Amino acid sequence: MRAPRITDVAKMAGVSTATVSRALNQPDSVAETTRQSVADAVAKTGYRINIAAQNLRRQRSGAVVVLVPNLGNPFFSEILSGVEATLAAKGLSVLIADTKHPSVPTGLVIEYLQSRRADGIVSLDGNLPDLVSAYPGSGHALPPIVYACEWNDAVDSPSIRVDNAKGAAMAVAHLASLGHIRLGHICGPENNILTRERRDGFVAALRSRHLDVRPDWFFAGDFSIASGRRAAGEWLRLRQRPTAVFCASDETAFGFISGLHDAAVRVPEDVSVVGFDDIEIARHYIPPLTTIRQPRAEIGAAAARKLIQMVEGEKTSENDKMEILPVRLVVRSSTAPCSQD
Amino acid sequence: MRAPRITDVAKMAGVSTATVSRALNQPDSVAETTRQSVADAVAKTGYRINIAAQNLRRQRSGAVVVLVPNLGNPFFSEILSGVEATLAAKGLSVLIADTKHPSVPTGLVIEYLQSRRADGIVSLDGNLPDLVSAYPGSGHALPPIVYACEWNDAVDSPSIRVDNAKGAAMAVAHLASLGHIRLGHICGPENNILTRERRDGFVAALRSRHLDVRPDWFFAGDFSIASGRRAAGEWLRLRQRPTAVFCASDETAFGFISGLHDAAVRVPEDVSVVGFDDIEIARHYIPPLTTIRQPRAEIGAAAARKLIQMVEGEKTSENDKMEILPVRLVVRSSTAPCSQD
DNA sequence: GCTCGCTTCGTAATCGATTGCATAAAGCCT
DNA sequence: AGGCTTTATGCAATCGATTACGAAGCGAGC
Repeated sequence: MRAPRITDVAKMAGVSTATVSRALNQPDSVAETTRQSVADAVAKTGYRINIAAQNLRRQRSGAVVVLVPNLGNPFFSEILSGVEATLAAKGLSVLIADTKHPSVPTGLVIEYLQSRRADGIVSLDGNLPDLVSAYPGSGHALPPIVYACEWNDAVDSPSIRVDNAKGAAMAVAHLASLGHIRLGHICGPENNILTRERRDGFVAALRSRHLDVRPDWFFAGDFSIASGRRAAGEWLRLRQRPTAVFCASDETAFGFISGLHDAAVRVPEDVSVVGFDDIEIARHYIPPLTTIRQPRAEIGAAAARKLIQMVEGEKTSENDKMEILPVRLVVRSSTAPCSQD
Repeated sequence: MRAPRITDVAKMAGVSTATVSRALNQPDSVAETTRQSVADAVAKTGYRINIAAQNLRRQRSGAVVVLVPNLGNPFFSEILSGVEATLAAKGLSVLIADTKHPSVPTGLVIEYLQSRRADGIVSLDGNLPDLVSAYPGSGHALPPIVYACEWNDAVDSPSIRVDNAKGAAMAVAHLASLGHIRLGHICGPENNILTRERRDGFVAALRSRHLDVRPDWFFAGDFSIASGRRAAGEWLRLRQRPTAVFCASDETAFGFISGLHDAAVRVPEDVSVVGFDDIEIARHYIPPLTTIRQPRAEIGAAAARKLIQMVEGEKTSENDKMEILPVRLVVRSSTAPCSQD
């Protein structure tokens, strides 16, 4: 049996398809009795609207695509969750695309975005504009974009951010208050806006406290666990070591602590460690990680709300372009008073 | 300027829309020269196909929805990644829906699935059939479904699984080989198929070794970190304690170890712990976690491949319904020889 | 020269819902 | 009663691509 169409409902209710459509989409424009009989007919036939037909006629897709750099990274999952919940409540579908999956070429993703498959884009990847402009077939219009977490100064799309520099400053303040004066930093990946913000915030905070800013206390990293572990190797090789390390992400902090643990260096007794993100496991790591909390679900929800505004045609005023959410220092056990003279 | 349509391309190439469509979809059915001029016209106009129109005409959606119970749970992200990469390579869009997000009512999700928005479903939630049948407006056809990780014996949809019982047996074998004879288990959530499989496998392995199966050594849990922590509390209150604990998930293991750590109980010196999943952080936990590895990306990829088969109309033969992927014991440092007499 | 077969392409119907415009009915006022 | 406004509904065009069917063109074989 074929799926019932709007004509089937119309026939059963004894009205035209136009009326059925109106009864469903603008109930107020239809007489009470008609509305009722349409509702009955819908129930009796088990009618479900054909989304493709509706989308074609309405010239939209009813979907939003969320661009995630590396879906396998758990950091993004809670943000995605916030986005999804907010969009689902508005009846919008959520498409996902991985911008950095090794087996999916970038060109494919860009084609995808240009195919009118989505009414809007939430990008967790700040490098998107660079990718798009680098891709030959550019010059195509993309739907409205909102950036979440990361962003890109080269375009003026709205973005939801956290106060990264403030977070770095809070980490420094906390460590300084524990008596640490030799602070190191494991950076994020180069070319990443968050890396810059956090590093610059860290440096500025050191300077304002007249603490040393030593190049060899800055370790390369990329937010990954592995890079934290590599940094641990470097730390161990230093002649003069920082007594506290601020990591650009929680995962990096885990890798760092884990690497130190292998060398029997204790946290926080021998070195204090601060992370960034406050992912769920942070509180249950050993030792529980002192970190800068990002409200991840809220970031996702805010991005979704902003995008909905844009899709619905509200103009975003200039001072509305950027929404900065606060971060919070969560003190746990990976930091302790400095034990060295 | 309006987006170019197929008629614009046809006009520029001096052919009919039918030919354009054929040149794009079945290149072999069109003369070489025609194909070329169509290609030129496409490039010149910047034509992008209108997905909605194509879907309407083709009576499909070109999308697959992945049902994730709790998107915020990092366990699922790598599976999702595997699904996404495989489907994207086939040109299918990936929709996600959270079946357990508190703010999204179940009914909405079910309506969603019935709306012909997707050509197929990958469900990571084995309880889906129960939810659907419990929902009043049922009796509606759902597209083909493939289960991944979890499954449901009440329906005969294909499923991709891992050998959970074997995994439990491997954990027991490992612990027994270290001299442990008092083994406990932190279970998953009740009503979950994986919980049953792992617990039954655990019990069977104990029995075959003539080891004690003591009810008070089975702790309630739900795969979460928090439940592992609660189990730690229970473990501490026992008069006679198991010297080794097999946890239904890595996260539970982390919660357990973390809870014990608070009470100054050491792992593995005082108690050995085995997890299940081998999520990324497991190798970098302190101590690095001995666990049963599930090939998560491969599970996702296999589920996607199976679903593609079904969507493309291949019949799944009976002995093809179930694909069981192997698990592997990964020995790290959370297990050690039993130190008690 | 004629027929047959193959390749290539165009015409027009079709997918299912939405909506501008027109019409009919009903109510209201003078 | 006649004219005017308001409300409720139907008719038919439309969104943009696909595809069944048939026609035209071409070459080969006799």
